[in-house]
Amino acid sequence: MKDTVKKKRNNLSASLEDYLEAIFNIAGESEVVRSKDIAECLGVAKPSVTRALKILAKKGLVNYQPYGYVTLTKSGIAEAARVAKKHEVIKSFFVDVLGVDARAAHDAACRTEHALGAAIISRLLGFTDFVNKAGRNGYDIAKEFRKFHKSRHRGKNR
Amino acid sequence: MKDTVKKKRNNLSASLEDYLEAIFNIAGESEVVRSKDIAECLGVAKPSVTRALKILAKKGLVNYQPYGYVTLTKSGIAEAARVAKKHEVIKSFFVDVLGVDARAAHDAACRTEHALGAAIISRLLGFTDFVNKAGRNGYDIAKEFRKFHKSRHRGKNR
DNA sequence: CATTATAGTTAGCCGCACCTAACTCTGTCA
DNA sequence: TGACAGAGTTAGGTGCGGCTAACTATAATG
Repeated sequence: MKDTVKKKRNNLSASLEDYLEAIFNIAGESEVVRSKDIAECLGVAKPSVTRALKILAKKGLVNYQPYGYVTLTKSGIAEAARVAKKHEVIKSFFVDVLGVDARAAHDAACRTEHALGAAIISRLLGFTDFVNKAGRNGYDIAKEFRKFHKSRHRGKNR
Repeated sequence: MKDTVKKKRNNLSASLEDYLEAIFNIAGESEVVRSKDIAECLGVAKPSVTRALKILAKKGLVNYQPYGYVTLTKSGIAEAARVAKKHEVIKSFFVDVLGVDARAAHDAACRTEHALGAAIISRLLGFTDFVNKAGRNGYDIAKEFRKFHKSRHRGKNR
């Protein structure tokens, strides 16, 4: 059985995943990660960040000590990358396949990334790749869909 | 500007949307809707249902009086149908396009349906229709994707 | 080196959404 | 018709994840 070799699940809440992802993103841009940056990035007050950091530290995902900079642990990086990847996969699908504008796609991805498991994400990634690849083989699925969608909208309004 | 004619938003939490959807689904099967049915359907305890019903009643979405059967108001039906439709659109996409099995698709749809707005849902519905239609025009996108996905998986494991 | 602005923390409150325990109502059946 | 099972409610507790107010630590500046 698969369950006999079940991996230790971190079981993060959506909110904690958001904090982890924010730290990951900031770290990729700004050399150091400050509590304040996280708060701004997520639009929450500073005490919320402090509490989240303590919890993430207890779970071994961030290196945290009071008044210090924040860094991700090895497993924190892995976990954050996993979440960020989901975000990216979902957003790409919305943009490249559905033709949603980048801003709306980003927002929707933020809300959706915590709800989809690895299996569906893998298929979604595969599908987006497939669509992009198919475009290079003559039949451009995304382009054809855009036509389809537009004509359907016209039909609706008249 | 669009905002000048902004509609009154009900602004239901994900949880309340779940209650509403459950009532809608039960009503479509069982003549009368009992508090207990809702509790079983959602896997929550009965007091949770009582509280949710009071809130939904205050919002004018259900007709509720203590110890009575539950019915949806007109706007409750509209709102519930909207949520149920989202669920259906998402699930269909997972099943018909991505080839996910029905059970997993249902579960994922439950978690995703509160996160996607009308615009993306509309595009997703359109896309699923497009894929289904394209199958009848010679190039079966879903089928081709399944091949693509399988071969990619083979490549991964060896 | 003292001052002061700013970053970070602590303490404590609130709302949401779940729960259990215990009570009340209702409909059935002997 | 009265007792009882089961449905529904009330009361009150919990955890999460926000918040503000007030305190403390750090770092920059004269």
